[in-house]
Amino acid sequence: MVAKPRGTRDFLPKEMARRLAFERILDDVGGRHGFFRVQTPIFETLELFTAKSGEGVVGQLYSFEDKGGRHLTLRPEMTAPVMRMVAEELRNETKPLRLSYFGQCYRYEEFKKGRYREFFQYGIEIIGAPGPLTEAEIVAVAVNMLSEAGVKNWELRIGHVGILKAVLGALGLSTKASDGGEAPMVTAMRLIDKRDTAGLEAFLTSQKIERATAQPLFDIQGLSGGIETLEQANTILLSIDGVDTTPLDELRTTCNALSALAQTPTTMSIDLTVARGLDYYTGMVFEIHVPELGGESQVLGGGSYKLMHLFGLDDLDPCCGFGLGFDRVLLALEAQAEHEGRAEIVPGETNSEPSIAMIPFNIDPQHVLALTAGLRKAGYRVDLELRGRKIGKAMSWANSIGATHCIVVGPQDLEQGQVTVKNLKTGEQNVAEFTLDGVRSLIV
RNA sequence: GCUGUGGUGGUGUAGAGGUUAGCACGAGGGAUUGUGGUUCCCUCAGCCCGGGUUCAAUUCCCGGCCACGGCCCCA
Repeated sequence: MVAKPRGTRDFLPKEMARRLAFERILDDVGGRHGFFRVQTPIFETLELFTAKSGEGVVGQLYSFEDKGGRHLTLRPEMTAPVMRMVAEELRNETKPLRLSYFGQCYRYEEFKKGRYREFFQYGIEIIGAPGPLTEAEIVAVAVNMLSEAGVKNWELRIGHVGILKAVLGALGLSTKASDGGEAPMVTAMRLIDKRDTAGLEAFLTSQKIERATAQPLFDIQGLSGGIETLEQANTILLSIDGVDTTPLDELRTTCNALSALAQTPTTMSIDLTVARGLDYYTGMVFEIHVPELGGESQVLGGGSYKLMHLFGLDDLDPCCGFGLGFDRVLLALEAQAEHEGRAEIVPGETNSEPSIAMIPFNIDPQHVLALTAGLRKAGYRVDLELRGRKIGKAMSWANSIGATHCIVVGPQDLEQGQVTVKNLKTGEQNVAEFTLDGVRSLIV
């Protein structure tokens, strides 16, 4: 038998109901924050991603050449495609744009718990309104989405890459690369992100920066805690000559706005060393983790970034957004539901509406089709018995598909112009007139 | 990229160098030709792939594939 490719998954009806319920919640929360869903192709021109993330990403892409020799790839993420779409088709829309998206992404890497070759990402972006208030809006949506989905015990880490950059700049590190290598500031940021203190010290020495001069940098790096951390950082910054405190002020504004826009997160920590890997982040950056997930605990991450310049739209930068790991949030919800003995994993995943099993018994099924169609048009879920089972098996079938009611129409019913309606929950059974209204009177 | 564990019907499992490979759930049918969620009977369906050791391998060994973990990485 041919099996599904490595790193992919099938979603059976029960799991799909859960996923759809989750997607509905995300869309609902996003909608209430003014976001509109968009959709982009599952494959894109390879260059879109190499332009964003460098040639190095190719190794992790499902890239291919089409029959016309075009270099394409399955999308590994959706921010770049959305930016492309804005540049291509939404230039003249009223700004800012509030866009949301959901779909499959593909990365060629070993798959693990919460990490698949085909995975699902939900995300939002605000384009054309840089600043702390936009950043607060973005984080607020993220917080509200997780809250409404019922996720518990998550941790928000929020920072601002501008703060470290200001410190590094004051220390004299350049953002410009010399002799074709990496810019000194980028190198320093990378070492800080990796928490490689020894490497950072060695690097600073190589840049002829004395340990004492660099002390404030290490002080900043060592900070952690809640909102009060911002004031500690402020004190440190003021001890440095010529440092720009604007980023810190912005982050303070963002945090204050956030506290009004969303319920206080379970755990919120200020972490000024969150650099989120790539250098296109320019302002606030944040990550949300759920510790229950173990090694792959991050469920959401984002921040302010500059990418529109890749499409010649510098004036729209920076934008702000986040990507949510759809599969990981579900894993977290499943783990937490099991821990709490909760049956419903995603709110609203189980349908409590009436569901009718229509059983034509020993008659030509043609007789019940109009009634079936009428009930469906009236909004009921109606499952028609298609195998001509005998009555006992038919009841058993109705029961096992989870019907709340069954309608039996046999020869006697036909003669009397009636239908037999049985409530499968209570066992109560009545006859009704063989009409839409007759049936509806018996189905609550 | 490194590394650990495992692979028996559709699912979950038992088992042994030579077995009619057992059990449970499931699905289909019957007991019951107008009543389900209980019971009884029957049927369906399995040792991941390749190589090696052996008289004999589903069982032991090696490789592959697949699955589940832990690091590294992660737009």
